[in-house]
Amino acid sequence: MFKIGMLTDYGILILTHMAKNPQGWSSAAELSASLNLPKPTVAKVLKLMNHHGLLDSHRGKQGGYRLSRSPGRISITEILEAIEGPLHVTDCALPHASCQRIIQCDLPAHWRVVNEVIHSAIKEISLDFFCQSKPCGLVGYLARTSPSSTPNPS
Amino acid sequence: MFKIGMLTDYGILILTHMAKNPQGWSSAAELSASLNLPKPTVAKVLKLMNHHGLLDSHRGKQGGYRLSRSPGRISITEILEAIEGPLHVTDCALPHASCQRIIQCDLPAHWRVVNEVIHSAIKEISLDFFCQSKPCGLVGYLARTSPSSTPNPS
DNA sequence: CAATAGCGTACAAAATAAGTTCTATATTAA
DNA sequence: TTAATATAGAACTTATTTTGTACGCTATTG
Repeated sequence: MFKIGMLTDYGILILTHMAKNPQGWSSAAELSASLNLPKPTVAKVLKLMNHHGLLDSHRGKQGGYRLSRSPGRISITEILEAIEGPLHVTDCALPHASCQRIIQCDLPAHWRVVNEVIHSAIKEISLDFFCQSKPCGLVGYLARTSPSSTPNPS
Repeated sequence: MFKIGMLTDYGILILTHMAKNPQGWSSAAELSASLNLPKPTVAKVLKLMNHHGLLDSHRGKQGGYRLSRSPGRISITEILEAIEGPLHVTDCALPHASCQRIIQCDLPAHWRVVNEVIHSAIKEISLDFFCQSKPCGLVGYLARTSPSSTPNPS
């Protein structure tokens, strides 16, 4: 349940690798070799992330991709949505939902709320959280990055 | 992304319907007729939820299912996990993860944290939230049910 | 003992995801 | 200007997951 796709997993792996030299351009071939991932798939993931504004791209010789922003300014919700599409638990939660159910129900509004809860919970987590060699735990992380939001993991 | 399955959607629909008469036994056939959903599928969903302790079952004539607890004591995380399996964003997040990746990475620990964030965010939402004809919004809902947790939807 | 209703397993069809391939276009260096 | 390199975009195949159904079995009631 809520399992992310393999492409998204690759995406995080690629982005954390690129975060190590934020200035230089990394090509799909380079990243594929460094991370032992299939080249065409890496290219596909890079393409998706570039299309959603997470990367800058440069064609031709010595070309490649580069983070468009610092890791601290890239939320994992953006990465997830770039690769897997918009974040919504049901089609009911979408504004233009065309529900096929015969009987009427008030679920759409409820799912919209659930949706928002999940979204607001993870939007504070950014790429640089994944760049830490050992995660410090959520409380410490969120305390440092955003003083407003305070979820409580048990 | 994070879209729940149709079976889970059915599950909520079924549970909210059952919550309307908490004492009586509802059969799969009855629920199927009332909600205009395919009978075998309703039976499957009921079976799953019963197996995870959300329902009491009774065989034979006049048998059927009944909520095992009051709607306020059934978290949507239980419903989700009953139907879609354990809540984890990657297999990395599982304790006995056998990662096939060639290069070593520290992602598992990070995903575990993300996992926990989502889990703790939605665990406070229970079935009776879905039983309200119009949801009041999250802040009001959580304020009434649990004074400790305070996410902030924008 | 017959009718009802859940229990468990297995299976076929449909939808989705993953990975690959091919052609086009842009950039650089010789 | 030309050859090499690298992204852009689309189409396609294969694999996996999800959905929906079917069937034989067991328990309960009247």
